[in-house]
Amino acid sequence: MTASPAKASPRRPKLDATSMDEVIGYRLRRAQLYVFQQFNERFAAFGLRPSEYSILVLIEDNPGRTQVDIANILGIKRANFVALIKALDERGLTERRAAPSDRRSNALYLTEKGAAFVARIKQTQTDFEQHCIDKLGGVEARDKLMQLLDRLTAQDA
Amino acid sequence: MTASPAKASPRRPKLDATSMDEVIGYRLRRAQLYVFQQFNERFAAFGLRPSEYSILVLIEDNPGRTQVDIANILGIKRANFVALIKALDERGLTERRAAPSDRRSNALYLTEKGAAFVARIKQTQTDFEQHCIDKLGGVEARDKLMQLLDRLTAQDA
DNA sequence: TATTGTTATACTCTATAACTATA
DNA sequence: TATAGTTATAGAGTATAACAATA
Repeated sequence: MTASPAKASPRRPKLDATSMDEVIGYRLRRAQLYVFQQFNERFAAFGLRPSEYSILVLIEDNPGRTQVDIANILGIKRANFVALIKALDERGLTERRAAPSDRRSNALYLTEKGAAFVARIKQTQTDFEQHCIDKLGGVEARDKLMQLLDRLTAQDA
Repeated sequence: MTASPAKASPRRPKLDATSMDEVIGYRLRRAQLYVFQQFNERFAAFGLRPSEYSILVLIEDNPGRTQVDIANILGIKRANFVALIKALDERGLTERRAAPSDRRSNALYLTEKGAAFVARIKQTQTDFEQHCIDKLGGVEARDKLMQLLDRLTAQDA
């Protein structure tokens, strides 16, 4: 409830933003910021940012993979990944074990505590995802959105 | 052409990223980053970032509006807007005139040089937008994407 | 030679507090 | 008192270079 029909002379008439509203990239950015903001609100109680959520989930599904493996698939530089995984380690959620096959790399695992934590945050994420699906108009609309995003990010011919 | 059928034992099997690929927010972020990256490549010759493009276009369509007006609609804090508009001023593209009605604020305008510049960058943007539309599969697909993004960012009930 | 993890560093973007001049 | 523009500052996120250990 923000817009009332006749505000007492706001003396600030609405801007014409149609030129930007028609720009796909701009609209994508606004939508992404809005969704991340809602994610952050729901995950504030866990003290978890989107990047940390994705790291934990990927380690759960791919235990024993190296830091570069996880960093690369998320588009994070390995140099910047160090502080992220270190923080998760210090919270007792993840473990870096020396990999026997290649002693340069660290094999990443969830701790017992980490696995229990991931179970909780995945439930919160499932709830949030359902909220987004409802706003979109159902799973078919969600699938359509995913398809369009796929086409947009397909490598150019 | 990246994936060949049988690479010589890459010894780095693909990660399972399905858990993240099903997350709307994650996919939105990847798509937005990809589109912005392409925007940056096309606008590198102009020395123009996305925020600067949007500021110039909004001033063109809304001459005489204040810094807070333009900053607010773009979701930029007025404190951070200062350096942005100052840089555009110093490039001779925009002007900040003291507003006679309210001497606290600056009325923003394009210079003659700025107007000519905007005409050029809008053409580049139109070309890029058409490229995106083609990848999506046509204007109907584009409209569908916009509709879905609208629903996603609609205020919650 | 090339790669992994790491540190250091820099640059952008974003957020807050506080100041001034106006209203 | 509240707002517009401004400065300073701090925090994220991201990018590159370089090093030691290992391949």
